[in-house]
Amino acid sequence: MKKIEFIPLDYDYFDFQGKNYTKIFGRTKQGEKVCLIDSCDIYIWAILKPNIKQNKINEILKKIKKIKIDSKTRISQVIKTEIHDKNFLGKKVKAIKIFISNYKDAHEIADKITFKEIDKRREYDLSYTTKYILEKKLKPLNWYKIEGEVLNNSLKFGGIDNIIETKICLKVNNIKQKQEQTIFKPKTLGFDIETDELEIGKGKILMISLVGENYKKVLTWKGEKLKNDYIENYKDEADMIEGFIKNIKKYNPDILTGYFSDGFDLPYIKARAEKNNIRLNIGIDNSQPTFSRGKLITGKIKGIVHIDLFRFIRTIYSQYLQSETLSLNDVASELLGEKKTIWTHKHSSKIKPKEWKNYFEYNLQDSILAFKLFEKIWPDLLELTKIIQEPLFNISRDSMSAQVENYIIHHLEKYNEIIEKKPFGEEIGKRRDEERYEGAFVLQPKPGLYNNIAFFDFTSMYGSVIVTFNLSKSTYREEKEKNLTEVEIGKRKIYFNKEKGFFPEMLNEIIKKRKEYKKEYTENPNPILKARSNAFKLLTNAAYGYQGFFGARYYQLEAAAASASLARKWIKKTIEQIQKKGFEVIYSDTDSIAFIRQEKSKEEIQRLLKDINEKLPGIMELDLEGFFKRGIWVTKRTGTFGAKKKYALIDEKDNLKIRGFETVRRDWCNLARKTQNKILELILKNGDEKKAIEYLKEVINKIKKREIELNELIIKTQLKKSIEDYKSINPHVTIAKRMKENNIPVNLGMLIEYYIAKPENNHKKLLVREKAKMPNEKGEYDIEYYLKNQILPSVENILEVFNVNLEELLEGKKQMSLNDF
DNA sequence: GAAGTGGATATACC
DNA sequence: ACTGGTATATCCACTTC
Repeated sequence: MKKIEFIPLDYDYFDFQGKNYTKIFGRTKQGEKVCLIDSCDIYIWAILKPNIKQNKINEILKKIKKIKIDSKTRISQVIKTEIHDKNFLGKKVKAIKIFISNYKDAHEIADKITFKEIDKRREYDLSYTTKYILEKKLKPLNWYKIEGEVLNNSLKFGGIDNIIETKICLKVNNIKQKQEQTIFKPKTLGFDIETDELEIGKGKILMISLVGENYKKVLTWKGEKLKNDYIENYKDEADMIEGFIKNIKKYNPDILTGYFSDGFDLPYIKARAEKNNIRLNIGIDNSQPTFSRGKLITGKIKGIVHIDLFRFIRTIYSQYLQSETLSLNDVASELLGEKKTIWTHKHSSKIKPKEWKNYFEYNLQDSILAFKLFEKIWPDLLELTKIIQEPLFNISRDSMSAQVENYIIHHLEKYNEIIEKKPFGEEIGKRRDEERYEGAFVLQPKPGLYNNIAFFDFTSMYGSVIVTFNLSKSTYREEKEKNLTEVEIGKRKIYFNKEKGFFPEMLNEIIKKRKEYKKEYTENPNPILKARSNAFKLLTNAAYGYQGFFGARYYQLEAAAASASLARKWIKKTIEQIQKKGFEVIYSDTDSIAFIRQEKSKEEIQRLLKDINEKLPGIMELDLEGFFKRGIWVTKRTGTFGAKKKYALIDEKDNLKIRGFETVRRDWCNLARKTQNKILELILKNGDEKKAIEYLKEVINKIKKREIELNELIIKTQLKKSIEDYKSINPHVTIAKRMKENNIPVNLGMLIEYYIAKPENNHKKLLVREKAKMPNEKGEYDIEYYLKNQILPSVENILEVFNVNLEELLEGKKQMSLNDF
């Protein structure tokens, strides 16, 4: 018997003699890699219809016990059954707990339970690992005291411990959770490859870089055997791949991380290993990485958690970022203040001997960035994993809805609730066809420049509405009854039970924890507390969307529609209250309200806030977002009324807060964005338009004199689908086509860059796309286009607030029809 | 062939 | 297909006269 302190990093399972066993990989306190082998009860639920007599139940139990699945590799059967009182979607039910011998047959066994006394069958569609974690409570990234039997080249479990390359392989006897404050730091290796081709496996891999703690290497068979402290020379590609395997085994990481490595680096290495007849046996049991089929490839390595940083950043982390793209360069600059090294890609055959060193450095830097980004993001991954309780591998790739759902699944036990099934097939189609419901309320602003503005906003508005009014699948009632909450959605009236449902109650816990950790963080700022608080915030914000998402187990469109309806009702009520106190409300969007403070003191505003809060129901809460010196709202470009979702504010410390304007839109050229930003700044700082107009005149003159650098005029637009799929051929699609013709790689999701050039033959009116050119294409920028289609639209509505006649500013251009009514 | 309109598309706000 | 709805603005595609 051996006792160890252990932290689980990754989970896997295997079959031995028809039974399932879990393999859990992790580390001990001393830093040794360990594999645990354990098993757990596997069961599914059959929910009985109400009021089934005991003798009838006994009959069914007998039949259930006889169920057998005879497949080629195993015979699966029902081991035993138990009757339990459980909850299911707001109802108390009697349910049969059916223990089965092999997890893989859960679905098939469920399909055989078709007796008319059985209402529903559940929990046959959870992953084995989820079931294991739920059952044995050996949660990822928590510390445990494990007691077990050392398997030392034993024949137990078919000798599985022989092939696993860990110091210890332990058959678990006892698990005890340990309170542990120290933050676990995994042994991490960042990696990146360089190739001539972008298509997976098409050309040879030129080099592979690896970066860990005090560890950096570039493995290569190129570059004339350049000597350097980090370059490791190999004789050819095959030799280098063997070297890659050896280096990984020797470093023995917990985590292998790259940027877009699911979609490129890992499958590429695998493909090249295959071409060279090499087994890429980097798995801890000498297995090769496996790749999931489907639209998004994911690469899994046994015993090493492969993290594709790009996936996690895109689905979860991007909301905390300002970067205009999620390229490694942009993300690293923002999070680390560090960039990729400069290297202009060219085919390896065209690289001069002395240039290789730069290429190696470039390759190394990408791995350095991956390694550092991982370290930066680790607190978030760690906390999210501990809170949601799914393996790290899944947490780093799961969508928002999956994160919410997994949180629910792992926190249902205290509600004695049977887990609802996933929708499939027809059900999903039906849900997707449902009519959309009315969403948020947005108040039409009156255009103008305003002084002394106060901004209120509701804290986690939709979340607090769900909790306050108990809106969920299990509390939804089809019919009107006594004591139900009535909500109007469109012309329909719908009802919700007042007795608390598990979903709103769970969300209430989440909101409470978010508050608690946010407070703790402000008192003691550190990355872990920030990540913890952010994780709960994430769940809070996603809960509303989850209930309206067609793929959700706990989908209830009425609950989502009611959340929006009640949010509208209460923000409108609050606006009225503020107006009744004599304030002019300028603007409101979903959960925020802007109004003119006038001569009223900040204390008076705080008192108003307190008054409002006293009358708000449940956990709903209005907060002060801030006071602003000035703000500007403009008209729509089409029409004469105020534009929603477009405004700019300046606070008392002269910080700008700009929403919706071209300044914050990446598909406008830099010149237009910078000019607009400057004009907004000058107007908001000075309270009038004089300096702004001076500035604008300068810019216009520069454009006319062709003094603007091309860089400032480049327009960037994302290619969101493949070129052939476009029905409307816009400039960026035209350019993407041209790039392809010129052998410039064009990827889905890429930002296409172009500028608008002066047409060569002036007599014909050309479409914009006909004037679009790639940045490196020769041409002169089209003065008229940049004045009329970029600068003017970005400032016109702002200056309109001051009744400025822009025609005069643009004199000489007769076609500029601004005020032609 | 110009003018007007609606659709397609991209991006932002909350 | 991988949370929801609301909104602005551009450019193209098409219709109409």
